[in-house]
Amino acid sequence: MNKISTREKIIKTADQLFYENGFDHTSFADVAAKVGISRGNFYHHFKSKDDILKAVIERRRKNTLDMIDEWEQNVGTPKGRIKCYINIFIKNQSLIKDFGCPVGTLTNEMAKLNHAQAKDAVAIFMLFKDWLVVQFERAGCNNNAAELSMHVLSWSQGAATLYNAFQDDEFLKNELVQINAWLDTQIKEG
Amino acid sequence: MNKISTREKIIKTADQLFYENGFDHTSFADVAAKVGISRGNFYHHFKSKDDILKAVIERRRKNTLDMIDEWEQNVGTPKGRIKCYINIFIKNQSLIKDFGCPVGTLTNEMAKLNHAQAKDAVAIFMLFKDWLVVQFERAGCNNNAAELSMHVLSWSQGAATLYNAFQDDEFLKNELVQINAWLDTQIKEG
DNA sequence: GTCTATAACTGGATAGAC
DNA sequence: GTCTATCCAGTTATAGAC
Repeated sequence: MNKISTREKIIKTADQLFYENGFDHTSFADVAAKVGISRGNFYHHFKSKDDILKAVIERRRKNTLDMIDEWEQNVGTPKGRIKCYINIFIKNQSLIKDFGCPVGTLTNEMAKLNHAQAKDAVAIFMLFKDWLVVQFERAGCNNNAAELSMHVLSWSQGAATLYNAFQDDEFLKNELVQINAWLDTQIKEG
Repeated sequence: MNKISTREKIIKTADQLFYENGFDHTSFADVAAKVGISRGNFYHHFKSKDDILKAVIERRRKNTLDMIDEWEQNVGTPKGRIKCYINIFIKNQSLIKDFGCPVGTLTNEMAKLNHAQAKDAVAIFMLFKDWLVVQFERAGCNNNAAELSMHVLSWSQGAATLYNAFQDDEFLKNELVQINAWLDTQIKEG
């Protein structure tokens, strides 16, 4: 019986609430109510709110690494793997429509709060970036792999922000078509 | 003597603090302290925090319209005016580095807070979008003016988000060069 | 010993009366 | 402009249940 521990439940719930309502705006009471435990009980599992944030970021980091790993194992070409990244925005479409990109919105909130863990949040972005660079290099784009990677990140981030603002399904669909088309001009084979 | 009224001072200060620290995280006391008035005095000018937000969004709306108006009057070609929009990101570079784009970050915060004024915040985005469509149409891009406009917004938004996260001056500089170069391929004259 | 619930403390928030 | 009421956040202390 692989029962999910209370600690894991707290992290998972906090992850969701931080994403949907913002870190600052999410209270212990909110998380506790959703998990179904008392507020005071929290401190048996976490020393402070920042401690939960740390665990949430670590969880997201791990999930990102697992996802990247899965692409590496199951998708044969660098271009195909980059398209997997782009497809996240389709897979998570309804969440992005309501709350934006979890990575970009957290890094910005950390920046505005001048939070000590801002850099840890940015590290998730960095995971994607470094991985994308490797893909572009494998695809033969050795001169400008970094620029191309940042462009993919930048474009998809902007699409997420505008989709969240305008709520226009056609727009997102079209943007992703455009990104894929652009990718085809950058990488011929695959 | 065109003395700035207390009300105007409150709005201006709230505008800045909402941008730099986030709307939710900014308290009455923060604004009051920065303006130099007592908290009680606040209620003479604003009934509630949402009331200030309303005034702040209206201020931003007006500032945006004024800026667009100025471009219309002083810049001769549609392409030149679109480049004025792109140049905002250079002009406000250091602020964007620290806090992101004021429009995109506010709309996202409103979305996460499920705030009643979310649509008013999005309206600022809409001002830029509608105006960009007119510019692209004037430049002869009648078939895809809407798509091109959204692409400019999307790309610049993404660049702002990543610049805020990575703090990489070279990246922002390069992205803006790329956007301008792309614009030159879309609009020949001007 | 591990987990949980209850209660209480402290500070800061909105709100409003005077 | 001061002063107070009320509420809710994060946190801590304590004591009980498994």
